[in-house]
Amino acid sequence: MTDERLALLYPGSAVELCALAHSGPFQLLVATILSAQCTDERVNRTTPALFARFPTAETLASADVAEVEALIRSTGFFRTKARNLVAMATVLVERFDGRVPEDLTELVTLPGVGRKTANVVRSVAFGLPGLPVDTHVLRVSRRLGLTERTDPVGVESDLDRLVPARRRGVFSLRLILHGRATCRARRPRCRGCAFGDFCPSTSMAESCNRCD
DNA sequence: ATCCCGAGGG
DNA sequence: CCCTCTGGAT
Repeated sequence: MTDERLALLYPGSAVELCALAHSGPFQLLVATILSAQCTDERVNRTTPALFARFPTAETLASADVAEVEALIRSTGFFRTKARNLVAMATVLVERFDGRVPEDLTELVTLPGVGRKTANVVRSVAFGLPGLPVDTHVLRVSRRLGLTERTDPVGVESDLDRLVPARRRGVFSLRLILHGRATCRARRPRCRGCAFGDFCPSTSMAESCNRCD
């Protein structure tokens, strides 16, 4: 089973695998919005100053968008992200009593929050069933032959069938770690991959001069 | 399908 | 120069 082998390769719980898992639902939500098209390392370098200035939904809701822009500029897409962050915090205050909702359909009503971000919050912050499908999860699960589909929602439903509800969050985090370290988008390191005997894409990689 | 957008690697 | 990085909204 792919699940168990991944657990051996990348041991640890969600708290250990996600740097901001301990910081509460609101800060995790903010960090996840910032993480779009941005390395998590840069997000982790950005959030301390942001949370020192705006630690709660209430403070962020009344923030000056230009000040938020300045604080998050290095994460890219900073105008969109800053506008979404303030709007998101405003909706939290006005419609959710300043708290992050647990329900998926409620989460995706928040500005800047799509299905992937909503599943991150659900699984990491609340320990609820949720399997975030990002670019890594999509690519790696397809290469491993866990799904044939190309749309994130379809991939999510296929993976839901393969992984028990309680393990879906960490399963996603482990696929991401594997996608970053080994099953990279451009030059996958198939030679050193622990799934070499199992992965249907490895045979193609053998004759591929782009693979390490 | 396209736009948003900075930073770092090759 | 090129590409990629835990997406979401239009």
